[in-house]
Amino acid sequence: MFNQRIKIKQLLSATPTGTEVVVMGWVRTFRNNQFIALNDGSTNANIQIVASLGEFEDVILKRITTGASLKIIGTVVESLGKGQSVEVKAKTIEILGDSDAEKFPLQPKKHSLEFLREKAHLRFRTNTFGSVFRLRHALAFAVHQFYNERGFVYLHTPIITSSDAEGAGEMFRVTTLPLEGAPKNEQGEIDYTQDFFGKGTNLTVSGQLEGELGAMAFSEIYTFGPTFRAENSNTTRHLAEFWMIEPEMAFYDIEDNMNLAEEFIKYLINYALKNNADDIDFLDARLAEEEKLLPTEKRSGFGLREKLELVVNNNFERITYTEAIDILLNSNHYKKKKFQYEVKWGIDLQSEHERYLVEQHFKKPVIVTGYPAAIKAFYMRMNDGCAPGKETVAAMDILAPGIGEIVGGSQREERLDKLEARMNAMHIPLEDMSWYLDTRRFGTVPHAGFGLGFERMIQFVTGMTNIRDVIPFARTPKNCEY
RNA sequence: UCCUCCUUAGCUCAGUUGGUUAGAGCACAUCACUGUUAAUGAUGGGGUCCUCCGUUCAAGUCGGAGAGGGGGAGCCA
Repeated sequence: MFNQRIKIKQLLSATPTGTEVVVMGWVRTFRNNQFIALNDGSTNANIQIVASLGEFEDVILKRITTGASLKIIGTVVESLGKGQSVEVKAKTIEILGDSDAEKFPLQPKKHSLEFLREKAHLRFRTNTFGSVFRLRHALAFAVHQFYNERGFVYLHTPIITSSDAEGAGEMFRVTTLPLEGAPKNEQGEIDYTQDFFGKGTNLTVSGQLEGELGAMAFSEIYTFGPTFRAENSNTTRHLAEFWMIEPEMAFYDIEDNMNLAEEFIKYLINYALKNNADDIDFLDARLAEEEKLLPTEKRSGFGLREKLELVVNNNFERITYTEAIDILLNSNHYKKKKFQYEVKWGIDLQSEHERYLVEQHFKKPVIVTGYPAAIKAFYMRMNDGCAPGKETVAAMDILAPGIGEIVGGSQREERLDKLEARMNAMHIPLEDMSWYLDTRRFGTVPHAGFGLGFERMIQFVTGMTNIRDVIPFARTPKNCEY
């Protein structure tokens, strides 16, 4: 058997001195021709391997270079040095894979995130990305645990869809038809009846509509999968391929929905704080270093851990859209004409408005409800008793400091007549959506749901400012490497 | 897509009013040293100054176009 090794995380936490161990990993640094800092990705901490002088051949020592992979057999001993409590005194050193020191791009020094983004296949071997992607894993696991504990069914909604009414953005076309000389129908349009599915298909922009079908049988479901948007968005918080969690619950109104979303976000953060304390502390320290380089007015004034604990230990602020507009209109910021965009009832809140509410006014996550119907999707439930011209829907957005919108959700319109009226008004063909409308025809119930952008959640927990740094291989406009 | 900034050694960057052979730190190689903590010391190699066009006696430096990247905006999660 080849693999009888001990992982470095376990070795450092619970192995008595005197134990003989097998350790494998990649060389981070090799100091003084004697001390190897070895890392296996289980933790950012390295194990120091001691290759005592004179015990190993020069030809072996020469091959211990940054990035090389090693198999070490040795004994755990108390360290004579100061940087670590234990180290491994090597008996044998086997080079598993060489790494040409002249060509290996990662050096034992600080690299820019932009440079590492271009080396996405190797950046996992850095401390920063080690912490980020261990946290990504932990959060994904916590998502399933949270919903499983509450009896939700994990529903796999399709990635290829023929529905183009999801209404969430530009879609990627899926086809087997040739780009050149695609078959045309009598009207001269591309003849999708000859395509693989016999109709035009796209990559999904949301699993919500299918999720609702599941909720109408299992009561509570969630989806967690990749989602695709062909928007030409070049920002630090948009990806063309991203992961989204979309719970959908029967017998929930908008308030139940908000409660679940808040509980969910806090659960994820708590899970990370508890299970990945080392990674959060590492990123916290890293962020503190970055902050020092910023001018005073641009500093957040919060440490990462401090920010996360603040979120977990306080209730999210809950306000209506109308109250949000009033707060903005009464702000000094508005009176000094510092908003670039107009503020009045009916506008969609701009980034600057959301930032003001979250970062200046409340200084914590904010849930905004009751948006104007005119700026929201067809499936959101019309609020009763609105003044004419001021119709609102039971929508809710959760805004997070530094990220902006992290959750978007609503109570869904369960009343068939109202839903059809809304779809007609928005020119959505009812016949294409009869499968969706069936849920309202046969045993409709009040229900609600939301979508949480997984990468934005990871951004919030890791403090990484660019979304491209929290997904292993980012897909963005003009960029699809690997 | 719009606004804005950037592109010089493997990395991070400096480069004067346009001037002759383009620099530093780190990395890398060789040697020395040996309980180091991104080891240290000495020596050395390493450049399509993003690309193209233009202005000029002369362009890393000035102008135009293009490509790539960062930040911001819109769209949203």
